[in-house]
Amino acid sequence: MTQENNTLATDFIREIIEDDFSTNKHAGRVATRFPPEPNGYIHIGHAKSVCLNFGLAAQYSGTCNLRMDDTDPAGESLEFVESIIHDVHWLGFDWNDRLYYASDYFEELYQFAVQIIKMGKAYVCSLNADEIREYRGSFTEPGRESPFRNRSVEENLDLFSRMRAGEFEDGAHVLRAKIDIASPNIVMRDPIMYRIKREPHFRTGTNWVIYPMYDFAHCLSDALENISHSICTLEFENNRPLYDWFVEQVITGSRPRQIEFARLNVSYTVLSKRRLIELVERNHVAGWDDPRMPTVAGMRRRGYTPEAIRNFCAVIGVAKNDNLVDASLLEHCVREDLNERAPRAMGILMPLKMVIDNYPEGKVEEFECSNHPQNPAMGTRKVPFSRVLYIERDDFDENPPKKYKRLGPGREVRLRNAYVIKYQSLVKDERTGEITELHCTYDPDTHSGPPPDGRKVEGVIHWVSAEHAVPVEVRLYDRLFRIPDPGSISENYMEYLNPGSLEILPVCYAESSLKYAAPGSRYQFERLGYFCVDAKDSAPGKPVFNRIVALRDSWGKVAARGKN
RNA sequence: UGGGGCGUCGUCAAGCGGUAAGACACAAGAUUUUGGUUCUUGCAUCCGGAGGUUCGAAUCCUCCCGCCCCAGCCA
Repeated sequence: MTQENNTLATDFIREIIEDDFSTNKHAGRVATRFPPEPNGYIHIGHAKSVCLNFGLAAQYSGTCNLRMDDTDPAGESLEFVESIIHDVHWLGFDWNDRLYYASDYFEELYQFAVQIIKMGKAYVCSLNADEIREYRGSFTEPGRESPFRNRSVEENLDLFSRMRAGEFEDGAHVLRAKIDIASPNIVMRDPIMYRIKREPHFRTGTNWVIYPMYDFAHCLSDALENISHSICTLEFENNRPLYDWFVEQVITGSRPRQIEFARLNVSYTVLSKRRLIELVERNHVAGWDDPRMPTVAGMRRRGYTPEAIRNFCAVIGVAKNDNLVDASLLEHCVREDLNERAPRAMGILMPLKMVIDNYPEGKVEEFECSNHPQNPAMGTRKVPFSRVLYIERDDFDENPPKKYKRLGPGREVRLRNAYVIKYQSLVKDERTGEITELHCTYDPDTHSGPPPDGRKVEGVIHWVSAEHAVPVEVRLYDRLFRIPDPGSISENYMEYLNPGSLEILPVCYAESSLKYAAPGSRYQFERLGYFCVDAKDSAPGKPVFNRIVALRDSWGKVAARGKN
């Protein structure tokens, strides 16, 4: 533990922990846990929690467990467990041998329940679901006591063991805590501890037909694991008295403390598990790892790095304010990381053929190009140059707007890493009017410096040698939704999906060095953005590139302004 | 409506009675063989509102307003 860590609380949770150190509350121990339910893939919101919990443990020389909160077999599966394990590891965190499952505590939890029944503080209630809801009252009226509330301990014990034994139909009985049916906090109105549910569990199979509820299982799982600080999101604030109630019944000595923070929201996407499931199941995306998804798997496939995601989680902070973090902040973190680590390369997204009329036919030069202009240690690569090239369609304009620095009639422009060229003529498709070919001449004295005669050449455009280029597919991604806060819309939020969130460009050209680029590797295509070799759909020699994020584009802003 | 929580720049977020950090975004400029990077500069006389306490309040008190969460045998 470093000194700064002891003196620099950066958020209210760290303040609490450091406070606890000063009073020696948990014997100076920090034990946290990340407790996902394995019924979906984890997303950027979970990543915030993962970074918080594991980060706290690392900072204060404590431990963080990974615990599957698998108390409701419906929807839970091994696939999700495996994805969570993979994703948390990928994010850069390790729990050593402390991978736990709430389902491993089922027997202990059952015994705790028996204990609470014996204390006269839990009872088997035989009201049906509708009746329980009615009896619970509402915000304005207190609940009414269940007619089964005063069953004897013996009867409760008998009924509860028969619930476990499978003697009753689903829903016939539940075990309830006897707390306060009139409490102003609805959570405390004799909450349900166990329900009968004949659903096979992916780990315990058919061993159990009763399953503990979250409020009962979660706090006691924390206690069994000796968690000191149980960090969860704000919506569980109402449940904290119940958390404490259960723990007090059965645990003596040091008890875990629940602390709530605000869950993350990011603009132009949704982060609730229910909605992500809908996106997947209704095929609005190609799966949990669709690069447009805010899931860890999606971001990984898109090309985001764990470092970028971790940095984002650090930068957004931890507080209790409802929030909607700008998607541009995430993008900034991704660019910031990739700018340093991604080797540069050239690729053409919208090809336009260009012939250098005065360049000898059949001649090929190989230019030594820097892989990173600010970091020579990243080395160089050879890029072939020849008479016929492809350039970006956007880099030529027959009627250039003001401030346009690219190619146009009568103009000169620098070919990145190569010569200065001058426009000569163009060829159009007579039927469509589309420009099909450009003719230019090059200045042989300009490869490694400005024109010797002192002419100023302002623009620089990228290119690729037609003969040597690798044809590639490129996938462009945009925000999933058209509106900043789709999460706030309760109904028909799918109407706000961005129809242009995926654009596939089947015919693009990458420089030859990229032909066998490793799946998952990331490059900056100069002047365009960062791209990642798709790990699923690429084949050797035939890479598919995902655009991770575009470069900042100050010209795009100027150009857009010009149109208005 | 009963209970719980939250309101500081467009967005996150510091601030803990001594006179509004930082980041993103945005804007302007410099450097540049990426309109990228980097650098410089600007960007809340004001902290949901109104009163009060104090020499002094975003920070303490009172009232008011707004937003979020809770009435699953989900988590």
